[in-house]
Amino acid sequence: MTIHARSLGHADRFRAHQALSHAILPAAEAQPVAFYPAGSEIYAQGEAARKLYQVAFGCVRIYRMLADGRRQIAAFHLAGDVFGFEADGTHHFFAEAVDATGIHAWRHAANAPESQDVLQLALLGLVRAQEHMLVLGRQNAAERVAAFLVDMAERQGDTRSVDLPMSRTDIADYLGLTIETVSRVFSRLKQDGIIRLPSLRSVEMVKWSALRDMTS
Amino acid sequence: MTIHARSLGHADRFRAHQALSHAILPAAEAQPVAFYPAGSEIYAQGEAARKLYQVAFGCVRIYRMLADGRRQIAAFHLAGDVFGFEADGTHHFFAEAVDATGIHAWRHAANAPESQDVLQLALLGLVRAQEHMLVLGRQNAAERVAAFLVDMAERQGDTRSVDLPMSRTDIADYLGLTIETVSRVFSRLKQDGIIRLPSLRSVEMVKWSALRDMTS
DNA sequence: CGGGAGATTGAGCCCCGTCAAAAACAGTGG
DNA sequence: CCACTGTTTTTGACGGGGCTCAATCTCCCG
Repeated sequence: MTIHARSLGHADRFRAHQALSHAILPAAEAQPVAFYPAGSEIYAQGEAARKLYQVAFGCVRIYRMLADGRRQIAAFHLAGDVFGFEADGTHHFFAEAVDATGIHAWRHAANAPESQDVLQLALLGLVRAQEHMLVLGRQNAAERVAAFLVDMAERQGDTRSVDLPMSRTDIADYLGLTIETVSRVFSRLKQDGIIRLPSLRSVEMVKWSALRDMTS
Repeated sequence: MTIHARSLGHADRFRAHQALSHAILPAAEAQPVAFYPAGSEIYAQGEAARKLYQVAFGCVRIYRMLADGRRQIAAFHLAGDVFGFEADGTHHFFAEAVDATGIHAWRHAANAPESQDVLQLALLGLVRAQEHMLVLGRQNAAERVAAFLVDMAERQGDTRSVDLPMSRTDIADYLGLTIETVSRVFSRLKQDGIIRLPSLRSVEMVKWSALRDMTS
């Protein structure tokens, strides 16, 4: 078995996403920006889904919980990202502001002219989700953290440094690890001179290619 | 933090999916059924995506590989399931027939009348993908296998027995485990009287509720 | 400076992966 | 129907990566 072609890079997907986001921004910009303080709920699992959301600034986490408290964050949404569409009019996940976040929201008319764009965004989300499955199912702790940093960096358009709006706990719950393991990998990468940690929430990527290579 | 509402059960989602599938079946039925023998490729990662596919009979695996051969199956598609839509006209995954499989295929007109249905199917796929993240990121081996059996049973509409078109290797690559671990969990469930194994590819669920409870 | 939340580091253990062998199964041809 | 062969699955022994529990440290804000 041979891999017939390389996949789209994260950066490519980011550009595609940006283009799409901008395509539907005009409609969104007519809407006011609602402010959500860090940790506040945007919607809950089980709620009726009537709106589409677009992040103006800040960061949103989409997650789900098991009965005993285990949590899996399915996605982080950054400025420009659109989220909140549902097939059956019911939210299947929770959405919360990670930090101080501004959000455009508008009612989702089922057959609105922008539904083509919504389809594109949904399909992009599907690819993202399925790619994250590869990380969760088949990569070890170091590879997961590297994939996360690479993804965040490319989404922020800067391969030299990233700032992380989320806590170590959030990162762990996104990567299917514990906060201790995430912390240990960060320490290891720092010790190996691959990254530097100017502060808790920002990462300098000294050896970008080493990080990229870890993601296979 | 409290969970505000229970999610849609797998069975509910199955019915929703069936309804949607049937909605677009008329268009599909005008198309011939192409036959794919077990293991044959339907499309490859990197290929141009021009068609939509619907499983007539059999089973399809959607997967991706790491450079060193690790594989993650993102989804299994059974009779009625629609797959193959892509945001940017390029396949990001491989699709292969798991067993002898028949497939309807038709060109995907970007603004065809059925695009509303395609959006619904895409959104359903997104929910499925994100729910599978919870399994991959936060559940142990026994919980993963239980979740798999419950899901397959509900999709097949029979909570007393399931037949599995796929090998243990496929199951392992779907659940992010090794085939040895999958095999051990099957043996354990059998030993505990929760399931019986009339043959390699069929499972009788003696204690359905026990299985359901394991999935939390 | 003091208090508290979040992050780091350490020690020990367990689940699951790895390696290896045996068993069950599926074809194939006689 | 059975013997033969290759593949898939099962089972066992063992080791390691990541989780758990716990202590320490760092960074904020008063």
